[in-house]
Amino acid sequence: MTAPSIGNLADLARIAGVSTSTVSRALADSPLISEKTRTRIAELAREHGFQLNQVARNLRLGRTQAIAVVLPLGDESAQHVSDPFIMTLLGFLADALTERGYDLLLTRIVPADDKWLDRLTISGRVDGVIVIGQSDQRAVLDRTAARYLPLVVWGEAGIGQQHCAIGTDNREGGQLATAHLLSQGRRRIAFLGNPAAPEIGARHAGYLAALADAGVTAEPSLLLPLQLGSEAAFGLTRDFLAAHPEIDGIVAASDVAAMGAIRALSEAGRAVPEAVAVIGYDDVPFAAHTTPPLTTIRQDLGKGAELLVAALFERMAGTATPSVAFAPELVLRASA
Amino acid sequence: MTAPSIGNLADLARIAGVSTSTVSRALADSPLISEKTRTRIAELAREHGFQLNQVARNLRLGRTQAIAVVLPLGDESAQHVSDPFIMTLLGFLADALTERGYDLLLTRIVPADDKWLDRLTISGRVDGVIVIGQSDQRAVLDRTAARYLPLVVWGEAGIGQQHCAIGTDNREGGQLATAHLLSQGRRRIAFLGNPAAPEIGARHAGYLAALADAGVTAEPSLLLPLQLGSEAAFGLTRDFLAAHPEIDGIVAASDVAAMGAIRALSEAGRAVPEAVAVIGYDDVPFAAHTTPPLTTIRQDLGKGAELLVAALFERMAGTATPSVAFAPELVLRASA
DNA sequence: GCGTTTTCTGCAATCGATTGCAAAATTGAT
DNA sequence: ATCAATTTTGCAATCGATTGCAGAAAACGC
Repeated sequence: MTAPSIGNLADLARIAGVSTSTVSRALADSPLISEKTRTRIAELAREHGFQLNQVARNLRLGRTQAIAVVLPLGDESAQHVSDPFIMTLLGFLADALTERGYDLLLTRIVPADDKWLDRLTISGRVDGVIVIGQSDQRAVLDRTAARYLPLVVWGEAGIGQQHCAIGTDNREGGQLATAHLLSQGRRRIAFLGNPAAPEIGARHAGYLAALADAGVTAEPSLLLPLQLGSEAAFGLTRDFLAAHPEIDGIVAASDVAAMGAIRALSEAGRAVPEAVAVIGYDDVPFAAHTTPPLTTIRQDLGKGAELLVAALFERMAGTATPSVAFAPELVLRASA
Repeated sequence: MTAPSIGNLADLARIAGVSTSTVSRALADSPLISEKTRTRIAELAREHGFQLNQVARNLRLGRTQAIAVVLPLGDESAQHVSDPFIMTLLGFLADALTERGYDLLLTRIVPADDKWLDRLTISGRVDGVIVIGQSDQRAVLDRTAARYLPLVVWGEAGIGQQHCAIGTDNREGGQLATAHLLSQGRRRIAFLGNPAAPEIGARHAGYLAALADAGVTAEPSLLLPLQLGSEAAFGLTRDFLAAHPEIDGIVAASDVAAMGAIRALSEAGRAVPEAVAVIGYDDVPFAAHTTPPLTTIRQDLGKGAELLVAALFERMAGTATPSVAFAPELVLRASA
């Protein structure tokens, strides 16, 4: 049985018969404290189940030891709650931050005005901010970045952009995906996704580039503008197939979208990949378990999280870091 | 252009030419402050983009205004990072807490010793704790609950259990799922999941009960003990099919598992649902988008999150709340 | 105009830690 | 035993807010 737990450092000091300074130093392993008292105090602390009050400690030290991770639920879909891609990244971020002794404050925001980010940065609740996805908030991000250094964003590194964005090279990813379908002899390739979103726009650009490289004329009518995070891929693809039965490949902007497309194809009696090849994007955990398993473009989120956190800590230390776009990777499975 | 921002309440007081007490009260809308100075100070605060330091405020008020949400990565799978089920619940929790003005501290823990929960509760960093999933940590949860009131757990409400658990009635869910297959005339029904985990054990009990009700003899060999959160459902099912080609139904312990099973069936040339019906569990977001779409047992996580948070706040206010098991729901789609 | 209420504002203690500086205790040399 | 050098400990200020209590200012009555 452990003794009743103790409220604060002063209580412990009283029990130990020393001053609070001594206790504080002992617990911090300060060399100013003799080996003997240090172990004695450590012993007492353990015995009474004492832990420092982190709030007080952080106030004194002028830090919070916490990082905000923000999911802005912009324009499109106040409901991509469950996008497995985002959630996987979140898991990796939690690990990376925990490893460095930081707490992760999860914040979901529906940007009503353009002050949501300011409120967070000056609240003093966190030492830094990671925003997942630029959504339609690039202006806000740029403005805040000019004034608040410890801010990094998962997303597309656009030209002239003021904030530090880290992500995969979406253009290259789109190109990889499309080139793979082309290499299989596919020629009527649709793009499933809305290029208005920054990341998707870049993937679409890659798609166009690959077609051009192969000497295939891009057909604007083969674009299916699916809202990001929407679950409408199935319906969209089904209707599209009626109008364009000639397609033999689909480049989807996400694995979730690819899944919807596969179901639509399957119900229309078009075999995947024999009749129509489908390639996804992200390589989310379930991508390996669809029927057929998804060929897709992998974004290494473990690496992404590591880069985000590393950049953030550099920024917390005072150095502005550049944006990073690292290479995505083609994962071959059965759908294309 | 806004004026340069101001560090603390004292600065603002100096600018306003009043004491910090007055500023503090004005910002808190205290009736002790005259209308005139109150608006004047509010104006100044806005103008200078001033916000109270939450850390200091919380220290003074003896609270943190933050709730820890813990994902214990127990025995099985240090890798259910991405389980869409957990992540969906997390999203709802974030909303429910934000709504009440609380921050959500996300913590992933691999329970190495039996102190992980104590460390959290006495660190003073949070006002309450929500643990997602009991994993193999029921003893720790019970012990902590005896001493620390503001703790609620998503999971199975077992008998004699000391902590407050909230979740769906897993036994009923297992029974619903199995009864549905039986009602279609299926008789050789396998169970895919590991009954050793509390929730799955209850679902398995429901499965057995439904079989008994229908007068069907339960066949122990039809149990596929899949680790929770594992991605081995595909391989397990494939191997199982070779040994038991006679089965005509599978009750899966999760949608992720069901998806793996469907792929295995599909590759073995057994049509779903014609030859073998498959029913999932959870109704995760992608369940509607598999091929074929999953018939499954829905756990209403929006409601679950609401119940968790409501119970937690009651407990923070001092009243012990009972465990809750609410009813799951059969969702009919195409796989069974 | 003067005393009494009522309204408004400020002083100073407090939350629970950390840390510079000075004082006390210990050690060592002679 | 004495004094200097060194080690160990404690005092008190500080981080940025909140709040009980007392004092100043304004309003009121006669």
